[in-house]
Amino acid sequence: MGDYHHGDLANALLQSARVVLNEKGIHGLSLRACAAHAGVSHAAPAHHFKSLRGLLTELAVIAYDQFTAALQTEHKRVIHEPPRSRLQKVCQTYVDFSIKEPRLFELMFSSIPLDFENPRLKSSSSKAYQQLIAIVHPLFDAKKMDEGRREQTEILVWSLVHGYACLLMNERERYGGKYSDTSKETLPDFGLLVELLQ
Amino acid sequence: MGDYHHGDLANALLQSARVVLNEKGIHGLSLRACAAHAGVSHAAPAHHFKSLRGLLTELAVIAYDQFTAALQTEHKRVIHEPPRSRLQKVCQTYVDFSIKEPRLFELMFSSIPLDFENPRLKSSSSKAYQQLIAIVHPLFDAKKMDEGRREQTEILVWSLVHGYACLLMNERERYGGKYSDTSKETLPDFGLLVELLQ
DNA sequence: CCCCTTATGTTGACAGTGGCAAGATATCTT
DNA sequence: AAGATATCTTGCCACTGTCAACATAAGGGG
Repeated sequence: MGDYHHGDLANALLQSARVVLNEKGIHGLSLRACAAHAGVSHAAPAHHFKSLRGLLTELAVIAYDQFTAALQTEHKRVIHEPPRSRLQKVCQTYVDFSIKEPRLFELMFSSIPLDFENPRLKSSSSKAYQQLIAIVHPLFDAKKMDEGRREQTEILVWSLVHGYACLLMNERERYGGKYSDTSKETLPDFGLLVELLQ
Repeated sequence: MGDYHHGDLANALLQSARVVLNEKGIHGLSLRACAAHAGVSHAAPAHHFKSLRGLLTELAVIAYDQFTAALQTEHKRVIHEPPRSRLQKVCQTYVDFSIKEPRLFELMFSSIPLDFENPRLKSSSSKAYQQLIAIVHPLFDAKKMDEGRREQTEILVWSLVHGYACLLMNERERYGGKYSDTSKETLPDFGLLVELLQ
């Protein structure tokens, strides 16, 4: 069995990790399971990732990049629509990602301890945020707002879509098996909030 | 050593669990650590909770009850203010709870597998939601909305405050040690969203 | 070409975990 | 008083992450 020198075990382990993640969930993902799936011994990952935390961190980098790419693609697709419509659709993409890749979404935003000192993770995660507020920015054009209020407003929009995605996923994880309420997969129009609050 | 028949080991274990939870975090909480903290053997909890999942579930019940009580108390305190002001303040209480009891908040809304078939957990968690939409309800009075749009709007409000609490906690967990941005502890006025979207 | 260094993978061990079974002890019931 | 039951302990198993020691392969300089 002396299959030494796999060639690109680091990436193979990350791919295996994605498979195991989708099969067993985050709390079922183990370093040894990834190693077994990749066909190597249980201690092999240690040479490519400092620890389980290290592997999860690198997997989170992939998740953030894929997430950012999804937002960016949709942004380009609707670039010629009015700003308000763009915002709604990109936010819908945010929610869609949490539905299509629930495990990756969990990995990014759950309380599982990752290495947030890792420069790659710092970069990838901040890009996702920048991508989102890039959609909000054009909506400020006609408004008179100082920088502080703009930032607060950006965070509110982010909170809105992120909270919706989180609550939807909680509901899916908890009662998902019984009934799938596909009507909730589309983010309600933000105009409802304006109607309520003004 | 024969300290058989503790008397109320179930509650003692739940109290120990709260201590361990606040010390070690959710992912550091172990059944054996709770048992040790309560001064009993490692297998004692099994007679009161079916498993670790069972103990966490009961702890989540406590968390939801305390959470609901906090919302309710604030609701009563501001009962004579205008509906919009009430909403903002109760939502602030929502965020405050996530700051004061971050571990309990995590326990309620994280992806850690709980037993959501448990009738106590079902009851306690639904009460928390009912408490929140009770604040939103008066705002509908002057609006003409069908039931479907009302429910969607409730969910949007919930998403907004929940998302803000989650993002704030993520930031605290990740970069919390370095700088504590206390300005973000107050939920921005929802009017900012109206200003942006209308 | 050979040898030495380095990178990569394996094996074995250790402490920690949840969970189960069997035994010990205290309380309850009759 | 005595058997039944609830409660707690001890011991064990499989599994986990992590470390150390060893084995193998690749690369580099004489």
